[in-house]
Amino acid sequence: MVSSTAAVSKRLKNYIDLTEQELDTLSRMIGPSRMISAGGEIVHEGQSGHRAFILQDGWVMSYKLLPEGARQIIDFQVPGDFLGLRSLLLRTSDHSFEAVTDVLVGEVKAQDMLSAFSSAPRLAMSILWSVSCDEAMVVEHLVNIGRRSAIERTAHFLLELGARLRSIGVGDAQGYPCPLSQYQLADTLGLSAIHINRVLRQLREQNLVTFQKGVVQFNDLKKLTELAEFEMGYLDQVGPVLVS
Amino acid sequence: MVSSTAAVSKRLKNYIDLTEQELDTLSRMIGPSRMISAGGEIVHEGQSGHRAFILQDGWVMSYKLLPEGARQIIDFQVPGDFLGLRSLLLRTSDHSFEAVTDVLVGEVKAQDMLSAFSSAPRLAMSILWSVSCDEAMVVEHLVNIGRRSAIERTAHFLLELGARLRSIGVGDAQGYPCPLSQYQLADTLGLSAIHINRVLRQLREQNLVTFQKGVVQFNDLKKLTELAEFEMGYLDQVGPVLVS
DNA sequence: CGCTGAGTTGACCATAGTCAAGCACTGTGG
DNA sequence: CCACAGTGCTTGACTATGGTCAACTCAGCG
Repeated sequence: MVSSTAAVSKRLKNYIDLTEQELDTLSRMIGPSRMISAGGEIVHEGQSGHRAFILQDGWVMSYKLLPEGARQIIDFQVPGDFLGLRSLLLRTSDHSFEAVTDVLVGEVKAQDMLSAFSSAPRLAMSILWSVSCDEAMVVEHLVNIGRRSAIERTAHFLLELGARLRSIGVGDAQGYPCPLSQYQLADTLGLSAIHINRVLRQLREQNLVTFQKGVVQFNDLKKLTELAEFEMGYLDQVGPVLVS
Repeated sequence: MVSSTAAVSKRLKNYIDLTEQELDTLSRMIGPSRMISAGGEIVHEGQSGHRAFILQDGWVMSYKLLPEGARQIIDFQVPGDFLGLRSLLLRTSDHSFEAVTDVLVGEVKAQDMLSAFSSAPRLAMSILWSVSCDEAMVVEHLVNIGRRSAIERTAHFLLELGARLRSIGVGDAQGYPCPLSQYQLADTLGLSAIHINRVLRQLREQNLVTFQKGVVQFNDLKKLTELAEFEMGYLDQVGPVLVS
């Protein structure tokens, strides 16, 4: 059984090592956990009200739908990530959140977060850092879709996901478990599902990565990284300047 | 001659009507203006240090370069926009800023902004709102590139730009001045410059928009909006919840 | 045992990229 | 004043990347 803060604290520790007391403040900030089953909607079109969530277990995606029915997935959230935090701090573009797998989320009320922030500023800092990484990832996603070919895009995406998961202790240089369907991959990368399938085959046949049956397996990490021009600088950045 | 706050205050007034005193605080927050000529670099790869800029006159673009030399333009800034504010608050993905036209910027030191914030919280709120809009635009940009065809993308972009400019009092339903080259348009929309040229011709021949000689002219705003599925909801949103 | 949904594959088509050439305008130096 | 180089725009011809349609497999499930 996972403690409600296990994933988050692991994630935040990538930025600064929080004290016992700060971790305690963190866990008191999180309200009761709620279970949502795969496919369930968590937030519809950004209407989250005055609360955010911490994802404790499972995968979530944020996406936008176009009038015609096309879907663009903005980002995936993995355990330890915040949901709707940006929309609480900043109010972002209205997008929806949906559970990709069965999911466990802890609710955070704006009020509770504010008081946690004033009693533990280093905690506030590390959470801001986490938001900051999300930001950077959206920009990188834009670059990925705008200026890379289908095969480079896909490679880049699988590598980025791997790096994120490793930061919360999931998977290793060999690979990681990945519950995404090819349709979701397609809507993330701005491609058709059919083409994603072809691209995955190519990657497999060139012995770079294998993504099958819910597992991503790196066959040649070095060549894959070169193909994707992957640089993970934007994932572990130096954190907010203003607050330090 | 433009006062140093003319554009910014016009922009912020779209969110709340600032008082004389708040406008005064705003103008004292802004340091000496600096002139940068077209093509000049303003911030290189996010290394802005502890300061941001307010764009008083001219156009700026933020972009990322890929190792191979490809360029993805993330966003354009027009008068009244902040430069590097997000990277000061949050530290975003490392991208560079370059002047598109000759440009006038006012420097803002982190320290000065903080004290302005504490003496005028409503000002802080409206600036956060402005950051929030930038956010929303990056997400919308992602959707645009990921899920729309070349012609829809281009139409959407020209409409968005028009809406932004109108909010600072530039242009009208007929059109607006636009100093962007077709190369810049291409790198914004994830297309080749040559294809952008073809798309612009199509839009012109179908009597939807004309973009020539630095002027965008809407020929049929209604049909263009339909083609692009343009909804400007994300541009004038309700603003930060937390602070209100 | 027949659904359903995800994944595969092939054939064909269309959108967008590449290459190449030429035009118009501007600013510079002879 | 003219020749020029440079830059941005334009067009055509050809190519290729990725989309669409259709059919089939396979696993899970009532």
